[in-house]
Amino acid sequence: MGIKERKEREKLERRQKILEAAKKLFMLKGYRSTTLEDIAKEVELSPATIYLYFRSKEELYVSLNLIGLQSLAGRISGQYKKLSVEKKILRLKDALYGAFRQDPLLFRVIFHTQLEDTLSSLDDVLLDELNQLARKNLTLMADVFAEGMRQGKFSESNCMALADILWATFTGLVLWEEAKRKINPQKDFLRPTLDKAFDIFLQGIGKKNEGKT
Amino acid sequence: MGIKERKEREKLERRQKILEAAKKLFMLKGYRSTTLEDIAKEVELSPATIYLYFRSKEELYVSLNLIGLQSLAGRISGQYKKLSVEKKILRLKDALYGAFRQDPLLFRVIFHTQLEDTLSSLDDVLLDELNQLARKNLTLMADVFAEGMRQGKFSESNCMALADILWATFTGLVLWEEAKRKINPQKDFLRPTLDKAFDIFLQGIGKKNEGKT
Amino acid sequence: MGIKERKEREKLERRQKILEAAKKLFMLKGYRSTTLEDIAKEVELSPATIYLYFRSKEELYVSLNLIGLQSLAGRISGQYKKLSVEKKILRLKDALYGAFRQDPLLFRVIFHTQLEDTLSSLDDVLLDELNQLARKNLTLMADVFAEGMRQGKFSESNCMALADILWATFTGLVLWEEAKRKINPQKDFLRPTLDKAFDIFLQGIGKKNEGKT
Amino acid sequence: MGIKERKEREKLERRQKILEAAKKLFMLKGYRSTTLEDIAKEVELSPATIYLYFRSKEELYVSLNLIGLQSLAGRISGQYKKLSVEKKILRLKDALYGAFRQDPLLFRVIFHTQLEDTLSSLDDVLLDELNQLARKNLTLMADVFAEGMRQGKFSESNCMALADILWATFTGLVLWEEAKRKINPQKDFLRPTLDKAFDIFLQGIGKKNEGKT
DNA sequence: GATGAATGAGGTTTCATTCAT
DNA sequence: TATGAATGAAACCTCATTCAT
Repeated sequence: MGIKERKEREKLERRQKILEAAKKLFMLKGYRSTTLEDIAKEVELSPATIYLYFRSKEELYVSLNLIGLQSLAGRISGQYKKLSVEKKILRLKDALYGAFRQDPLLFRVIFHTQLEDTLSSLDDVLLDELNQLARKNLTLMADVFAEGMRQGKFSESNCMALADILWATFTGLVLWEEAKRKINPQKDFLRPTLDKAFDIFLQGIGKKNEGKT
Repeated sequence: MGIKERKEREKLERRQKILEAAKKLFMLKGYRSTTLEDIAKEVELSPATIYLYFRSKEELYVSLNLIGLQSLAGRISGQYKKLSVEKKILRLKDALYGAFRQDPLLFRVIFHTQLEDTLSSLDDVLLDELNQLARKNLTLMADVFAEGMRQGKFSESNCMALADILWATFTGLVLWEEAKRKINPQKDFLRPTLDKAFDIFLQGIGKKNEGKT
Repeated sequence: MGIKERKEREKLERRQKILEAAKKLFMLKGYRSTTLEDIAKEVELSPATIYLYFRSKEELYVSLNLIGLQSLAGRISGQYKKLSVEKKILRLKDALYGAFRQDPLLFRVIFHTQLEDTLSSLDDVLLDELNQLARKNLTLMADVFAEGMRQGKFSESNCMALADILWATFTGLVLWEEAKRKINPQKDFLRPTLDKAFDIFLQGIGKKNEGKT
Repeated sequence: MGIKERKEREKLERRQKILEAAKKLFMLKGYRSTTLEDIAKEVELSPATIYLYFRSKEELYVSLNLIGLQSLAGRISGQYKKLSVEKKILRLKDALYGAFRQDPLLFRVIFHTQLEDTLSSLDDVLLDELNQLARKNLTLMADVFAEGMRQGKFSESNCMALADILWATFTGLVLWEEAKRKINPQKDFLRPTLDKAFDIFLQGIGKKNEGKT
């Protein structure tokens, strides 16, 4: 039995390695520009071998997205029950930022997927799963806003919209700062800019005359 | 006499048509996934003909970006001298939104360019021009923030950072709402979400205890 | 009438210009690598115009060969009746060398024609003319050798073979020295090497024990 | 164990087959006119497969040259230590002629390379190797002449120049006789003409009044 | 399970040639 | 007469994918 399990584990590990390599390369060069040979070389396997683990390049790609979104969901839903909503939002920021720092590749992969659509011949099951995950992450964020409104701390408004806005701001910033870094590699302003953006956001969603007599 | 001019104009028009078609396709499928044959078919020319107007696929692509950024700069720098800074920022929103509505393709092209990397063998002049244009747009936005700070309306902070944040928020939102619409084509929440985002942003950058006694 | 003649002459001149340009380019880059557009640009005409003077690229190319060989024949058969055969051979050398110096391109064109054979769809008349001209040149050379033998100065042997050898030596040297100059452009040893080669040749075809008692 | 070796050998054999086919076609039609598809068809492989063995058409072409020059060097430097210089030169002739007969294609390939220019994007290492090999062949020949001069048998002169002349004569003759055979396929005078040429050359480089009282 | 070898399909680009003007 | 514009055909090359071993 132990043998079977070990085999199983080794197989999973190999799969993991492939995903890792693929992520790195997709992020570096985009989906189309990354060849299976590139990936194969990175994991020191042959291209043919990769087909033992993934049915196609596309499936490999989508798997990456799935995993990324899952991990993100894990971070976001991390247990911070007793905190004030403001603190929770700051934790959200840290969750997103942490996810990006630990895995900068993930977000590029997500962007790519949002942009490219020729993920044509794709397993419907996979696509569904993908969408649900994305929605889950947003809902987790929306919950925090809802709580804030219930507590009278945030102006009343559509909390899903707020989640969308926060998500968009974050991804937009990552994308944009990365783009700037491509031109000027020394300057990395993501963290401070992100801080600023969240400050603004937090103040922006607060009750308007908060503090008035 | 007029004949030469007409010819000239027709040539420009044809060039325009090609750009139009390319934009549409690039936006739909991304740079790599769009073939010259696709573009050629769209304008009902042969692929070879396109090479009479653009030296390479890449040049065609960059031209698109250039044009887009230029048009955007035009909109942003539109004359609104006497307005209050708050109004100016709302005008900014309208400029960006208007640009997107008139030319939804433009932003996707810009995103693609931010993501794709291998624009390798590119004319240096073109690349420079590209970067300068991007910078120009941001600076125009930053100027508004600077004015607001001088007037004591906005909290003191780095106005370029604010421009980055606004730009990132906008592009992020466009990207994200488009992505959602791909899944659920009926629902288009870009405008209200954008309004909300700008409201939050405006309130967020205001003096903190504005209104306090 | 004068007008008609002038037109005629102008047309010939234009043709000439095209040939000139084509020769230069064919020699520089070879037949296949030279495009009609290259040639057109060189004469400041449009490619389409060239088709008014030559039916195809190939015909243009062969015309060049014809002209070259004709001019060479002119030089070789130049009037040097009263000279000794040795002097005549030296004159031959000068004729060949002069032809090359005045028109280095010519020989490369000839070589190319000797090598390439896809001159497929070629007018038979042209091809015939081409061959006859080549033969004529050799015969002119052979005549000198025949004379030398009649005078008992040269060893008896097939004078056409001698002509072949001389021609081969000359073309081989030009080709080879040019090739070496491509690697080391400063060093041009064609003239001295050619002198040496002719010296050897002259001594080599002389009566063996010439001078013996 | 042997299995790996066999695979290795088979791969080399395939490479060999490709080279063979390419040589034949390049020689027949020149570099530019020969397409990879031609070559592929000749070896009954797909064009894509050829790229598994050679990185580009150009590399394939240069490999051919390398091999040719190497084999030639082998023949020329063949062991003939104890012979008189005259005999050595005759051996030279046989080496060259033998090389040509065994592999008539080789020389045409060499010529083509001497003529074509745009071997532009070529690995510098390869180009260097190419040039050194060419030089080596000539040096081997020059050594024989030097020996002859030391022995007082040949007139004093630059022995590298003599090598150039001999090489040029040989290549020129091969080129020329082949060209003539294209027109008149029955007649093949290469061997006798070559004999004659070497006779002349040998007599030509001898001491001038050799035999005089 | 792993892979070396092979390839079909397709991509970008070039170019000789035609034709309406 | 001259040409700008257009293109069909073909060239080189890439790559996801398969399959025998």
